[in-house]
Amino acid sequence: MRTDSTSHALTDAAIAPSRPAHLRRANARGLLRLLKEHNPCSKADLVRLSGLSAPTVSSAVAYLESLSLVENLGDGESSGGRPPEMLRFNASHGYVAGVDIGGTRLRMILADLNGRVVTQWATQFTEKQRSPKAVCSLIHEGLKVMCQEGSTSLRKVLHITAGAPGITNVNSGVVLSAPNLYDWNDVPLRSMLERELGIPALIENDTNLAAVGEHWRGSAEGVGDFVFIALGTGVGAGIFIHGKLHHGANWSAGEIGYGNVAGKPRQNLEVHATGQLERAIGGLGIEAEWKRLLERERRPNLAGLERLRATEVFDLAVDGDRMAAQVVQYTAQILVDCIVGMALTLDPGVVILGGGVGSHPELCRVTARLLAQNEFAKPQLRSSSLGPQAQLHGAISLSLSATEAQLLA
Amino acid sequence: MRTDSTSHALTDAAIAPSRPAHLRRANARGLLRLLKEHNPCSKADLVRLSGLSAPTVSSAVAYLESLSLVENLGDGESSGGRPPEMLRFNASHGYVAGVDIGGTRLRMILADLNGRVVTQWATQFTEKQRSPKAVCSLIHEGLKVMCQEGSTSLRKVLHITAGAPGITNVNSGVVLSAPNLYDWNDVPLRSMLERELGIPALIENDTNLAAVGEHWRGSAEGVGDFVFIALGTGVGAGIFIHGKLHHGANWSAGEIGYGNVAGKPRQNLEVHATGQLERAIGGLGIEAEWKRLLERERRPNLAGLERLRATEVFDLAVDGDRMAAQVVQYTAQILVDCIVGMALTLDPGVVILGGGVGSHPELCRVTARLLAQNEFAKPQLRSSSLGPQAQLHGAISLSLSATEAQLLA
DNA sequence: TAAATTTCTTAATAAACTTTACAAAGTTAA
DNA sequence: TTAACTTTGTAAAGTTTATTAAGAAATTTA
Repeated sequence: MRTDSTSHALTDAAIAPSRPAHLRRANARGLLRLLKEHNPCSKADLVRLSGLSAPTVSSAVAYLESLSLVENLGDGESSGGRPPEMLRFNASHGYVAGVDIGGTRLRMILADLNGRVVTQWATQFTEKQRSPKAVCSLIHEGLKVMCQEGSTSLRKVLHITAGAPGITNVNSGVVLSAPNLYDWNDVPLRSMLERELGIPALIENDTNLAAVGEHWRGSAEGVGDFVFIALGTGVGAGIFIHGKLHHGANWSAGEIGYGNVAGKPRQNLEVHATGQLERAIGGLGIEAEWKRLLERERRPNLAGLERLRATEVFDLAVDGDRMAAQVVQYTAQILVDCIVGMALTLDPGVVILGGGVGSHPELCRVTARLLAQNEFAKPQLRSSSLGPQAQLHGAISLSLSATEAQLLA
Repeated sequence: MRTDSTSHALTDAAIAPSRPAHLRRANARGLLRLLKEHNPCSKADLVRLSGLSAPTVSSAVAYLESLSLVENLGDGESSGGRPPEMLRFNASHGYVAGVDIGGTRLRMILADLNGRVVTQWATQFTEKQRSPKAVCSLIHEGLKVMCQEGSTSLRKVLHITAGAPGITNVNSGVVLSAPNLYDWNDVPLRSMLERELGIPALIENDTNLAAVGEHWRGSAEGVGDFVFIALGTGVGAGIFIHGKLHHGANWSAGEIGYGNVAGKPRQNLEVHATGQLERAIGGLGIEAEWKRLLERERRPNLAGLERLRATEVFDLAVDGDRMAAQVVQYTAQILVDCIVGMALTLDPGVVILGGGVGSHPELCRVTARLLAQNEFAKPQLRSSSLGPQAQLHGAISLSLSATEAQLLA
């Protein structure tokens, strides 16, 4: 029956603060959230918005000002009486950073606490820089450059989120496997970053980050249940359920690249093989289908037709090329099968197509047309609005959430 | 900027009670929860468990006793000092009921606030009783009978949950469509029940209820992410994510019966047709496959072999019948394809096979064997432990949660 | 210039929790 | 048998937080 005196079951509960002091913090948190949503506004506004009494709001705001989380902008415009003191969330109180570790390059972004982008930075990997350790120093370097460009200091960077193209255990901060990267396995990236940078860090799967980005300020704004499908070199999905990422029991939710493709023989799933769906409609798969058609019809290889990238084939389809249109049709049909399968399971309201190949307008158009032929299991199909920036914005979003929880803990 | 004075943005927030009075309620709720988990126990125990001070616990318990939610059992055993006053959650303070509206019969269950089953009741539908209105009166009748048998009164029944074999909008309380029932469409079942019984009600899809049941006191106890597959006349799934049911944007998450089956031609989804997966491995589909094999091998129709039900065919397979084993293999293979598809999307830790056909041990055995051939996307496969009772227990579970929230609102 | 309006603060009051002190009812051991 | 010790529970006093009520400050309106 005896429990550790520092851990209280009540306070651990979902909604069960137990002590008066908790009220103060909860109110401060709530007021800060309201201020962010109605930035800038006056104390009187906060009184109306929160339902709390004026003195309570006053003292909470004083507390937030003492933490430099809130600034007093001075008098605003009177509406027939004493002019209000306008308050603003101090977005420069700190900064957050996002990282996208890609197959060939590293991209980074720095944003203030409002999520406003301050600077970006990118670099190509050299052969030597591909080890986890080297990547960490490279990130350190990039962060320093961005801080300088943004006229701030590393000390003011409060959190960083890094995305990797592989299966990541967000809790332990370990990249479990990233074959499409440099075959990272069980890399404790979070702790490495935290040691290198001295900043709390978070790691995530890159497709999941893109989904977060689209949810935050992209095509899925305000949509709690959706699936983001990333179609590029690889094929994967980021799944949002009830406004939050769904990771699954082994951090591998959304690994749809291994799914079966209708018409192709069933196959057991092996760890070190490329998945069937990925082979079919990953970038290489699409290009292979294009070459197959070219050869079948013995078309002359004008202007290097044989070496076109997937998106270039799609562009040809827009220009009216019949054979390229067939490739689009082929891709869209397989994609629709995949979407229908997920829709029957999850019933998402929205499906977003993203990734280098997936966000091509022609593919979206044809996919939507095919999907509409069903009488149900047809979620709204949208194209990614953040494009290749989605991951970075998602990283910022996660860092902002983590910071928010941390600032008034 | 002006907001309605009765709605406070802060109090609507996830974790943001704002007033001292909220503390009282939150603490009372928390203490009641702790008492339920350590039933019976003393105030001193609650002090240790909650981390609250003794006077606070005393006054909260007094409050709970005044509501008759807690009983004082008198002195317990001393552990070297003044003997503790033992407290017990008063499970007879009220009761909750569950209903399963099936294709041919109505089943009901009555339980106390601890979830202990008091009585059950069931009846076959007659032709006339199939209208929503008639079903409601039948439920009323059943409830009265159960109250009598349980020596309680209808007034003490605090909540009821009803499950229907169709797509249900839990928020609005409307059965959107239940073709396998009596072609109910847009039936406002919840409000009908509430008017008929004078009790707050909840409605749900029956497969979802079964999933809740297995999660509460069945094969998925303690598992937050799992999929319950119901294989019977129909084929459907109940999906648990992060400890809660997942409904999807149109209340049709888990309607996997319409899924494609590998090797069969792709098909568009139509509302009034049976789904491809359901045609393949629903009860009728399995029986059809059995007949097909019988005919192909021109086997003499001994002992009415042609009229065997799916489960009877599976029984034959256990007895060593080669052809029946083929049917099991056929079913299991399609089931595995379906499970793998869901596993790649959701990565559930556990998949539970249930329903009249799905819970057959032989099917589970073969399915598990096939599933194990994959190197990943192989969730733990379990068989339903509540069997046909799963729905009813799930209904009780939902009613208990609803009641808990209601008792100390 | 006075009245009205809006914003914000100060002072008094109420609610809820905690600490401290102590009473009640047992066990243990000289 | 009795005194010391333990454990449980309550009462009183004090602390923290929020509220209401009153009023001060700064502006617009008449």
